[in-house]
Amino acid sequence: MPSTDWTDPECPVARTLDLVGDKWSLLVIRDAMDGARSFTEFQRRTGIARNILTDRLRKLIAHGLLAQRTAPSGRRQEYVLTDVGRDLFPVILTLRQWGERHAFAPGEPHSTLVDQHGAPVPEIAPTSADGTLLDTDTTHVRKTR
Amino acid sequence: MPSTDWTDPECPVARTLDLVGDKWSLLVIRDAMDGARSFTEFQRRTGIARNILTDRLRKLIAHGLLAQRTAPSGRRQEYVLTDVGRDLFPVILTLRQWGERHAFAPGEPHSTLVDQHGAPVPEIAPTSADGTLLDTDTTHVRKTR
DNA sequence: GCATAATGGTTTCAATTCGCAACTGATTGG
DNA sequence: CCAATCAGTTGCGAATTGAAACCATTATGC
Repeated sequence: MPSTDWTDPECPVARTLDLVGDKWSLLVIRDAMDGARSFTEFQRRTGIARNILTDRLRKLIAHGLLAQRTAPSGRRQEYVLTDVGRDLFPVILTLRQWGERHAFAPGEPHSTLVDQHGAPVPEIAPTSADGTLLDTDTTHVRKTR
Repeated sequence: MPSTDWTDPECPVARTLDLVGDKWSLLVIRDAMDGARSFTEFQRRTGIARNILTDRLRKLIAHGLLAQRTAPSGRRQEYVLTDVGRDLFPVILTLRQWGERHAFAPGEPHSTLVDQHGAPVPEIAPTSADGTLLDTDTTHVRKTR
C-alpha cells in the first residue's frame, strides 16, 4: 500500500513529509479536525482548487488518513479522519503554536484553540523522561543500527 | 518583510504552512537542527536539486528562520538556525513521532531521537492546563473576536 | 412538473515548479 | 600552475499545480 520510493527511507520526518508534506494536505486535515466532512465544505474552507482537492482527498484516503463513506442521510459522500489521521493532532497543534508565536505581528488577532471549557490550549514543551526541557541542542538523531 | 497574501490570514496553521509548508523547507530545517551548516552539506543530506536548495535557503533567510553568515574559519558561507527557526523543534519532533507510529511497518528500523544521555525522547502528548489529554474531539478553534 | 441549484467530480489548458546538467567564478591545496 | 571544491546561476524538458469549464446525479423551490 505505501509509496515505495521514500525521499529518505529511514528518517521518520522525511516519511511523514512524503505523505502530508504539502500545504493543502495539512489544511484538509486541519479542517477535518474542525468538523468538515463533505467535498464542498473542504473546498469552501480551504479555497483549494477542486481538482487538487480531489487529488489530495484520494491520496489521504490511499494512505489511510481519511476514510470515505456514504453519509447516513442521503447519498452524499463524506470524508472522515481515521485514527491515523486524527493522530496528526500534535503536528497541527505545534504548527499552530509556532504560527501564533512567529507569524503574527504583536497584537495582531488570530484564531485560538480552546478546550471543552473554553480555556486556551497550553503551549507544548518537549521534555525528557526526567522532565527537563528538550530542544535542538540537547537532542540528536541516532541512526538505525 | 513577511509575505502579505496569506492563504488564510487569521489561521496560524495556514500561516505557518505558507512559510514552511513544503517538503524541502522542513527537511532543510531538520538537517540544520542536526548540525548541517554548509550549502554542500544540505545538498548531500537531502538530495535536493541545487537550484531548489538555493531558493529554499533564500526563502528561509527572508522569513527569518535561517541566518547566513561567513564561517569563522575561512571565507565559506554558513547557514545557521535563528531562534525562530530553532523554535520549530516541536513541529519536527511531532512529525517524527507520527512517522515512527504510522509510516513504518512493525519492526522496520528507523532512526531515533535521543537526549544527551542517549535516552529516547518520550512521545509528546498535548494536555490541557489541568493535565487532561487533549485531542481533536476535546478541542475546537475559536475564531478571532 | 419543471427549473434551478448543489454535490462530487473530470477535462482542458496555461503557468509554475522541479530537477538534471552544464557553466561560472572565486578559493584552496598540493 | 593545475586540479578540486564551494556556492551558486542558467537553460531546458518534465511533472505538478491551479483556474475555469464541463458533466452527471440528486435535491429543492414554486
